[in-house]
Amino acid sequence: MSATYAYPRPALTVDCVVFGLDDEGLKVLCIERELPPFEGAWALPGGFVRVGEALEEAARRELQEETGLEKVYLEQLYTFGAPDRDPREHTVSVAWYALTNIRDHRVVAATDARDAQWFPLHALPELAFDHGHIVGVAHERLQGKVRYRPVGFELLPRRFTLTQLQHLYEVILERELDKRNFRKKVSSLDLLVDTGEREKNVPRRPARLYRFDKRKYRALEKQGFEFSI
Amino acid sequence: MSATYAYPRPALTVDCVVFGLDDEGLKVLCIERELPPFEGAWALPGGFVRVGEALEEAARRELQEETGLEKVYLEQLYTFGAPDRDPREHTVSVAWYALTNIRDHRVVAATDARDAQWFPLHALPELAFDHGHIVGVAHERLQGKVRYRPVGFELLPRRFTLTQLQHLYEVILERELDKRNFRKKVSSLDLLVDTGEREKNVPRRPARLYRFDKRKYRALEKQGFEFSI
DNA sequence: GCAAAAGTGTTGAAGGTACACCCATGT
DNA sequence: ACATGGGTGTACCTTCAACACTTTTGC
Repeated sequence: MSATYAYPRPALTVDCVVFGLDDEGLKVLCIERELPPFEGAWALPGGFVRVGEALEEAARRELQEETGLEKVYLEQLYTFGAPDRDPREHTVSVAWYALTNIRDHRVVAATDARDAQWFPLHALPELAFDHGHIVGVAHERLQGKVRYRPVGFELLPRRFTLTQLQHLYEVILERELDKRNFRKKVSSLDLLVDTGEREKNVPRRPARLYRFDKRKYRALEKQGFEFSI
Repeated sequence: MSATYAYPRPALTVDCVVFGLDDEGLKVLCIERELPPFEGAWALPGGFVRVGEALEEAARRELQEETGLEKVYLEQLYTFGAPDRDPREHTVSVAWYALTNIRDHRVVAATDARDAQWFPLHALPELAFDHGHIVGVAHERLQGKVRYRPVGFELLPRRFTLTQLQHLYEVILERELDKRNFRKKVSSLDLLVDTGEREKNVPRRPARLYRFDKRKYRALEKQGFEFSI
């Protein structure tokens, strides 16, 4: 299993910043490390890239192995390579960020992880390596992305209310939005489908449930349409 | 110099897409490879990351070694890791893109490169590895970036005319812009300084020369100002 | 004086922002 | 009947898009 190379090379890992959303706000999925270094510390799910394995494949594998998550929206974030970011040896990490719906995907700790838990973005524990920094970069990227790409829907259940959608934007962008203007803007995009259904068992007027029309968006996108909120 | 590891690991390289601009349009700097694989083929400047070396450092070193370029604007693009992108073995490449002014920086081939030349973006030779694909991704990124970050100035000489600036945007965005609207927009940003100088030896009315006020931009940026064209 | 690009304003359309009240439902 | 969030329209302002002619210089 060991390998010898003519020149030494840095180790290569992937790490994932998984964002989730609930009524408390944006959350990040962390694992408790079972092995050194940083044994017992919280960290981002991730691990070594295998030879012959594509980077995205490695990221999905590690996510699955360590947290049980599958089929999430995943996008490459940035590659971090400061020589001292891993105390063992020079390790370069290709970081990814994922968006998922907390309620749909149950999280389970496994392989190399004692535990896996959601933490509020703004109340994260101290993280191993430079993972705290990576989370910051991921949040900035999400703030930028969400304005001109319809990625926010990945954080919501398939059917959602306009108020949920607005809260999503407010939480990510960290500012309040005007309800009427928000709805006007969203409805002008004409990318939401009214499912005809409504919320159930709420102590108020039940809101309409919509779904995002991904198919239609894909078609418009090819014609040069630009989503923007 | 050789090294043995408990588990095999992919090789790690950096590659740079260097954009330049002249009257013919956008150009990309390529080198002719002196060593296999793809000996004699054109490729992006780049090479192996050394242990203990930061990624940006590696990119700048390779640029300097293979093309003589220094002190260019450099930004990480994306990391490419398809297992078959290098015929020798699984090699992951952290790609960067650079912007520079063709006339200021003379290009010289060296280390592992027989030659270094600027090619028009839309008349590139067949490139080694997946470098053709990387150039495409870099161009898309540049098109996006140039709209909301003042990176275009990196492609111009320190003093430039408004017409040069407009052509820059037209060439990158691949569409024509209206002269009056463009000038109104630029002047409303209030980030260009009239140097008081003018073009010399042109067979027409000489245009004013401006420079970009980077200092002012940095200050505005900190206050949440968003550049946009 | 001619060729060539520099430089300059106005108008209409669209989109963004600010703002307040009635409605439907569960308890 | 009351509490709670759901749902809706208008007026103003800013920004964007379309569009043509005069000026300055070198030859």
